Amino acid sequence: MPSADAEVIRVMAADDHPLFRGGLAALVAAYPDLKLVAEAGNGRQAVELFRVHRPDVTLMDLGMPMMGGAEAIGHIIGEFPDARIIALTSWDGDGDIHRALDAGARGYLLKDMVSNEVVDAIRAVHRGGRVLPAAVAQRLAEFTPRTDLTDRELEVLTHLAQGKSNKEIAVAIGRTEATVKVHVLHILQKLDAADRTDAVTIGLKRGLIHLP
Amino acid sequence: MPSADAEVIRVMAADDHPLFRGGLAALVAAYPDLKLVAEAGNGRQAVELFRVHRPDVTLMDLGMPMMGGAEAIGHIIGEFPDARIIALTSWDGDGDIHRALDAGARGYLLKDMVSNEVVDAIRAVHRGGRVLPAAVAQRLAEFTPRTDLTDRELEVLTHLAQGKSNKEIAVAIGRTEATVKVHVLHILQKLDAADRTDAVTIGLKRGLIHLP
DNA sequence: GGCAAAACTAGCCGAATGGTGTATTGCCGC
DNA sequence: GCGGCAATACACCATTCGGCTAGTTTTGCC
Repeated sequence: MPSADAEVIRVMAADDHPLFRGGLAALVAAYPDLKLVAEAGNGRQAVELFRVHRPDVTLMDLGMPMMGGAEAIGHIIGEFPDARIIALTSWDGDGDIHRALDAGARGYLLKDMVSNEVVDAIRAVHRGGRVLPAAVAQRLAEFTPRTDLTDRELEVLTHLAQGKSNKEIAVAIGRTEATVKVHVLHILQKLDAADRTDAVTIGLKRGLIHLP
Repeated sequence: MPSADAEVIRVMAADDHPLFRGGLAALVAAYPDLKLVAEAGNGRQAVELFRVHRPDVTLMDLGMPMMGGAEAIGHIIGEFPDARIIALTSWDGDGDIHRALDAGARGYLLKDMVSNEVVDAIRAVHRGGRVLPAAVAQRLAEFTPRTDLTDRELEVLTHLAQGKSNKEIAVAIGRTEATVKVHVLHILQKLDAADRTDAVTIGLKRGLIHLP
């Protein structure tokens, strides 16, 4: 593994927006200790290209088509536990951050950050550190203690977002309407929502669910 | 106006993501007939910089802080009716496209487009043309005939998105609950929504409203 | 001025929703 | 084993919501 202690950090960028990848490419090109070795347009491609290129640091956008960024991180970490991946996204709530970090991301950057911060993060993660900028940590702190919905509740929430009634949800998940009502009630309590509509918008704001 | 028939197209980029602006800058720099003369990080700044630099073509992201892209377009067109502006955003529904085009945008590009299409669009708009790529037009066609909510209905929909009950909305807008119920009913019918929750997610998907 | 659309008000009804209580089953950690 | 939690299920209640009809006022446009 000649790149382990080399002076050049080999970087991969995964984002579904070509122009944004271009921005990253231009950024990386401006620093002699960084080198962009691969670009992926979706999660599946990111996994494949990681196998081929084994980049030192990967910048991974969440919310890509085909395979989400968090899922792709999980796949890569599963194969290469030492992979150093930085999740990079606009603020879509604490849910996405938790998913990315739980999947094994070593850092989390927001897209509205300036070039300097991104480069520093790449170098820090390459040295083995973890990166969670103050701006992210602060926003993350707004949602402590972390409220986790169970898988079932998350499933019900996605159905809620589609405007289904309790009865329709019951049919969809093969359970009684009474059971669905309990799940909905728990969702409202956990998210501190006034009603089901509020629960859906809160879930969207916090990145627990996403619009199809 | 010496730039009217000049060979170099002076471009301004407005986007709240520095990295994305970097991508546009790198793109523009790669073509000798294009020159980036200004970068704005929000709508207000875009208006101010337009006054100073009078770019030939402006690439305007929607959904920026401080002042939205559509609003900024309206301001600029109000002062400079001949301004050539291309709205540039990820797909947030037909509502955003209509708002941008109604405000005076000459084109609408999606952020997942490749460099070539962006450059072609800049040149086409500079020549006085309008740009609406097939991919956009096709998605736009899914929502024909265009369904417009009245201002009042839009206002009610934003309150719905906050999880308010009809009674609370009535207090908020200073009307009777009975009136609110009628508005809600009209919203459901126009958006073909099953219930208020469905109406909110449809409104979000179509860009009629946005999460705060 | 006149017309049409939008906005507003009102009352009614059945269905859905939010909330509470109780209870059973299975799983995990201590 | 025991407690705790998730998931399931049922019963009951008051409130809200969706849907409808019918009417008046306001607004904008020709």
